[in-house]
Parts: sequence; structure tokens; C-alpha cells
Amino acid sequence: MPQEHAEVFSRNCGECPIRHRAVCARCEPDELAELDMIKYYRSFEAGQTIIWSGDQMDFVGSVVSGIATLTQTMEDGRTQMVGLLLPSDFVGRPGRGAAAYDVVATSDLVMCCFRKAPFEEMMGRTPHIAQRLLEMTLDELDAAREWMLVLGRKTAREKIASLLSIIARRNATLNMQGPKGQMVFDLPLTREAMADYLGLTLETVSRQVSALKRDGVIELKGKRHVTVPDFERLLDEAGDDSDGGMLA
Amino acid sequence: MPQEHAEVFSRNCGECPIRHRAVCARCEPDELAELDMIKYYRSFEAGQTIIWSGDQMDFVGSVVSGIATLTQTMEDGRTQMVGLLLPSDFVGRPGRGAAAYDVVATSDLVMCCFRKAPFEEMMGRTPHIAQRLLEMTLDELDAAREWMLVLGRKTAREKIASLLSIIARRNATLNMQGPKGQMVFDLPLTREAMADYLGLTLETVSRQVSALKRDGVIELKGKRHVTVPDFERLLDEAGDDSDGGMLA
DNA sequence: CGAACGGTTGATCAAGATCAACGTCGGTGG
DNA sequence: CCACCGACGTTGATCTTGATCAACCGTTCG
Repeated sequence: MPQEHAEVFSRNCGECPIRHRAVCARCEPDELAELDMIKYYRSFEAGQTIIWSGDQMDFVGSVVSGIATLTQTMEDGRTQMVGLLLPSDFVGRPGRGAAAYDVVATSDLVMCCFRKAPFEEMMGRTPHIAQRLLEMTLDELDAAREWMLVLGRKTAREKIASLLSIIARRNATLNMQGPKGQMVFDLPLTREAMADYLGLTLETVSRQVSALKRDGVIELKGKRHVTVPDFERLLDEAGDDSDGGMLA
Repeated sequence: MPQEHAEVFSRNCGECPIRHRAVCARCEPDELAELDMIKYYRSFEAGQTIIWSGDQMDFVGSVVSGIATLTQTMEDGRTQMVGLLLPSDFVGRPGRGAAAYDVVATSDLVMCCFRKAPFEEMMGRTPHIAQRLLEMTLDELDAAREWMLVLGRKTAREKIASLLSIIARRNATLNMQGPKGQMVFDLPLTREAMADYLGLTLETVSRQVSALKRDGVIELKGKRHVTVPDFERLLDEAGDDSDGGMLA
């Protein structure tokens, strides 16, 4: 049986770790106060399904800590990840009743949830929220399109390198470092989840990770702890042009 | 040399064929009048590149008539389509200076362009525009995610069937018919463009189209004119569950 | 301890890529 | 008028990448 998270979170938005990146990033104190009235926290453990595709959704919200995946599954069991949710990412689609994808917690996870109806109502008259959500959605769309190139045209090796560089870069921006030189991080995904991300089998993922290690593109400590000695080299293996998608 | 379009378009938004579906769908008469002051029409011929990836963009806009594609290209020439733009679809990303993708007119095309800076300024104080753009962006994100499943997990035959069903469905909603029973339409894409859409080679596209024809899933008159005798059958071949993605 | 889970590695197979030839249609210029 | 060319499409033969099937390892957890 799931044991309740012992950890206690401050309800105070001022202390919120994702305050400056989430949907509420642009909100004024009075707007935060209003959001506060319709918000609540929920904890999930690793492996738990947060939302089932097709379910009626009565909340939207932000990932506060932990990692979740958005996945689509065909009747015969083939599954494709279509979103990777990190802290500050938004869950749920205002204006739609039913969830379109499964949302699964990959690690232990905390969400800041807003009751859906009041949130939608508030969004309608609070440009600060609507604007921020638009911005975040446009970013997600860009990420999805980058991902489509990976899925449609890259080789298995390039796919793995692409995924590693994406995780490395996200990690760097989270720690507010530039993405260059040596980088170290932990893989937040199992080999199977990586396969579902990249449209591969887990065997192919395992082989290509080993190959990148053998060729010195990455170093591994255990199965998950990755060191990238030369980020440019990794980008090269990913087939990305060197600028790495820096957009004005 | 490109010959100028002889056709003349009414500047009048009241007669605009995409009025009810575009970014301006929710605008009041006074807002339309303001948009009118920053708008202009541009025509492109089939094959013409509208925007090059990396270019500075000085406008955003809506496709009024015709079809365009968003594509990404790797240094070695591999290309992946990441968006298919039909009438009423929006082009450009407010808040970003440089284009992230190539935009190419697949057919002769007319765009209703807005000068970027004034449009962004106006969006900041016109919720009707921002809200509609958010809604359209969320729809595009959903489409991109559906597409990711196609790219990552479907077989070549399923990919072709998926593309045909998407085009058939879009066509049906444009003509305001329900997507069922017999459907007839023209393919707006060459075999090569279909391949770039689906992450296949043009040879595989050709073979699978022939196979679907041989198996009676579709009928062809010429290379482009398609008849789908049984839409359910097509959905089945696409591996989609029967509801066809009808979401509340 | 044994089972479950995550991961690695090997042998074999098949879907789709690649290379190549050919067909059709619609201009265009001699 | 016809010959030629280029764009688009089809089909065949062969090759390669990644899938599939299978065995096995190490860790963790009842």
C-alpha cells in the first residue's frame, strides 16, 4: 500500500521552488492569493498513474518536484511517450473535459493542483495566466517538433545522443549553467522509458548506450549516472547543428 | 518569373473565408478594425519558400487559401515535416525573432499577414486574440503528439492510412460533413512530401499506397484523387481506436 | 531463498532503405 | 509537329538497421 509522503510543503507561493517558471510566474500578489484559494497539493509515488487517458479531469496543475511522462498506447500495447514533464511543467488542458493521454509519475512527485472550473474561469479574466500558458504551450510545441525530427529521421545512435543532450541541457538550465564542456547528470528514465521516448526497443537503447560509452562519448557510473566529457561531441553525435537550437 | 496573382481579395474581414476559424475568430468589430490597420495580403506560388529557418521574421499571419508545410532539415539533407498548414492556420511565433522552421507553399497560397511588432503589442491588450491563439496552439500540440505516435510506433502501412485519414477528416470538417462512410478528396502532397511527413522514403510511400489500393482500402483516380469507400476500414488500417480521437 | 525488475548481450529475422531502371505527363524549343 | 527534358511516380533487387527471440546477470525486496 502506498505510504503517504511524510514531507510537508509550504502552501506559501513565495517559497515555491517553481514560482518563477510555472503558469503563475507572472502573477501579482493578489492573483496568487486568488489562485491559493483553488489550489491543493497532491503527492504521487514512482510508478503511480496520475491520470488515465479518457478520464474526466477535474483539475489542472504544475509539477512541483519529480518527473512524469505523457504517453499514448495503442490497443496492441505499443506505447509512445509524447511528453516529459519536469518541475514547473503544466498538466492538463483548459477547455477540455477528458484527458487525452496517460500521465504517469516516473519518480516520486508533487503536484500543485488547481480545481479546473475555477481555474478556467480565472484564466478568462487574468491575462497574466493566459499569457504565460500560451508561452509555455508554444515552447512545448517547439519541443514536440524537435522530437518529431528525432523520431522520423534519426538513427538509433543519434536518437540516444539527442535524448542525452536534451536531458543534459534541461539539467544545466535548471542549475543555471551554460550547456558546455563537461556535464554530469542522472538519467531520470529506465531503458524502457527511453525506448518509449525514442520509438525504439529497450534492447536497442541498451546497445546504443553501451556503444556511446565504448566510443567515449559518455561515461557511466552505475546504470543511470552519466558524465558527458564533451558536450559538443555529444551534439555532434545527435546530428544537431552546433548552435544547439539557441533561438532569439 | 513569378506572375502576380490576378485574383483580388476583398480586404473586408466580413467576407473572409477563414474569419470564423483564424486567430481573429473571436474579435469584435472594433478589434477587427484595428487589425485591419496592420494587415496586408501576400500571395505565393506552389513551391515557393515563404520563410527560411533562421530568418528574421517581421510578420505573423494566417493562411487564407492554399497549403503550406513546416519542415526541418538536417545538414546532410534529411528532412522532416513538422507541420501541415491549411487555411485558417497561424504562421509565426509571437515573442520570437527568428523563424525555427522552413515554411514552404505546397500549392498557390494567400496569407493574411500582420506586422509583427504591432500585432504583439495588440495581443498584449486584446484577450480575444491571445485566447484564440492559445486554443489554436493547444490544438496544434495535440496534433503534434498524435503525429509522434505515428512516427515512433506505427508501421509504414499504418502511417499511410493515418495520413489519409487525417487529410480525409480535415477535409470533411472543412466541408462541414461528418467523417464517415464514403469520402472523396485530393491529396495535397507529392509522394515525397508524404514521405517527409511520415518519416519514410518516397519509394515506401508509393508501395504502401499501391498496397492499400490493391487491398481495396482506397481507390485512386490518377495519382492524387482518392476515394475512401469505408472510413472505418481506413481507421482500422491506421491502428486508431474506432472513436477516431473524438475528445470532449 | 526465490521472484521480480532492470539491464546486457547474442543470434536471427524482417521491415523498410537504398540503388536502379523504367513509365507517364506536361511543358518547351527546334 | 515532334524530340527532349524534368518532375513525379512505380516497381524490382538487394542490403542494412533495428526488431524479435532468448539467455543471462545483479540488485532488491518479500
